Amino acid sequence: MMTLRPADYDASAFTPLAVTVDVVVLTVVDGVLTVLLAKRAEQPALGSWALPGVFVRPDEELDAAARRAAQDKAGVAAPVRQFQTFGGVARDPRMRIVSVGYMAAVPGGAAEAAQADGRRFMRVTDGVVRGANNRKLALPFDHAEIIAAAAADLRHNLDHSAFAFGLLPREFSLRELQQVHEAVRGASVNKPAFRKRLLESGWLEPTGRRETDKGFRPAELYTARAERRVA
Amino acid sequence: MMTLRPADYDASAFTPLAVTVDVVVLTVVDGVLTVLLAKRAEQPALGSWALPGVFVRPDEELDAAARRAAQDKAGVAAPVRQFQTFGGVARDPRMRIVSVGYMAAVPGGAAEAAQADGRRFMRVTDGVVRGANNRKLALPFDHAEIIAAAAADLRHNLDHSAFAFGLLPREFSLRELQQVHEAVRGASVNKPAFRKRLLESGWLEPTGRRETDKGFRPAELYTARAERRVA
DNA sequence: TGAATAGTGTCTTTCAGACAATATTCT
DNA sequence: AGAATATTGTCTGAAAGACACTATTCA
Repeated sequence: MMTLRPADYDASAFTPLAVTVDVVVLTVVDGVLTVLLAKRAEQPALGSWALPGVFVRPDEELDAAARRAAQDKAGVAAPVRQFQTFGGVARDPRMRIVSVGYMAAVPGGAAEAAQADGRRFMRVTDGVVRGANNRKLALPFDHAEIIAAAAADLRHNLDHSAFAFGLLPREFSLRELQQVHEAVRGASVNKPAFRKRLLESGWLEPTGRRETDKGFRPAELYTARAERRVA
Repeated sequence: MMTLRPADYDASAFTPLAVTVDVVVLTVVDGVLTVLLAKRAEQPALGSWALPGVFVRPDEELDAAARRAAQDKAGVAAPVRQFQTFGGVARDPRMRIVSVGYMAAVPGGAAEAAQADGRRFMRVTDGVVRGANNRKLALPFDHAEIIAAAAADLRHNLDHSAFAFGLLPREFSLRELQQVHEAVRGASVNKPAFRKRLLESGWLEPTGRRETDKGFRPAELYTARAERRVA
């Protein structure tokens, strides 16, 4: 890469902007969609619950920055997916910051591990984050908007991408898959229709294994195909 | 907005990045999806066909920058829609540039007006730009990828957003609407089913007027509802 | 054997595609 | 009347929802 010499090419001045990535780490706990928030350790909004995010480094891919934010600020190593960029001029009181919005999906079981000092998964219903008292939680910056957009995007693409399978453990039953879909969609779905549709969608690979230690009939376990089966 | 004083807040250094918007201006001409390209007047890739784009100004909203690019570089005043952000470290030879991808939809009739010196609409089939000889056109930077992503996004959201109606004049017939859908999807659709689905979708508002000067039975004209009708 | 859920079958309704008939406007 | 397209109707098959039945495992 060459040195930054804008004057060589563009006479009209341009000003570089601060660029960050914010990561909406989502999971489903007890049938409810939740998002991981971290207590801010810096100004502004020090001490507030907010999305984990980092500044993008000059030689860092956006996806890599998002993974770094997820790992360092949220404690989760999961695939990330870009969904929308937020660039309002006043979204940060310090300066102009353009933030590329990413989401990450982790299994519900990982929620406990990530939930450490200053990190909590909080419920998202109708795209709104709610605290323990079930009241709408006020978030700094435009983080409420970012989370709502992420939830809407996930809902919209639930059937069209492999991403949502990140919300489940590697092997899962159709019941668990249905519960995740219901949590994301915020509505219940018909069991036989759901089973038929998903089994014929080409996303699922039977493992031949079953659940154990359930106290009732164990369900077949499936894994998600990395790429959708053609037929 | 305060002065840029990152040291006050974030001890670890961060480097601001160049941020641009690139606009994929789409229209349908003779049943074919086309994209507006402009001959570059600057280095690098001077003289190449490329997407119109501008640097984002420090106090300019992203949407406003996209409208400015559409107006100044493409000669079209149309609503814009953000679809994806491209930030590969080597996507521009000058320096690290993060580009927020926007698309704009204009009616086919506007194509002639915008097509002036150094501006042309070129066919997009299967997400690939093709020149007059119908061969794949090589584009600088990652503009081929940006256009493919825009086409895919438009196809994906054809039914779910009001944006695609920008491809039509203010009043249009169901035939014209169907032709636009077929051009974007790259496949033909069933006429009665299409009519029923769209008429019941809540997007269309009958005007009571009809086509004129057609030499055959004129079709009813409709307009797009700004917001989808609830029922 | 009972509890509890897995997995499936059936009926009904809705919707899209195929195909074609009827309606309308202009020349 | 003829040309050309708009608009609608009918048939059929695929898919989804409602509901309930059978199957399986463990305690």
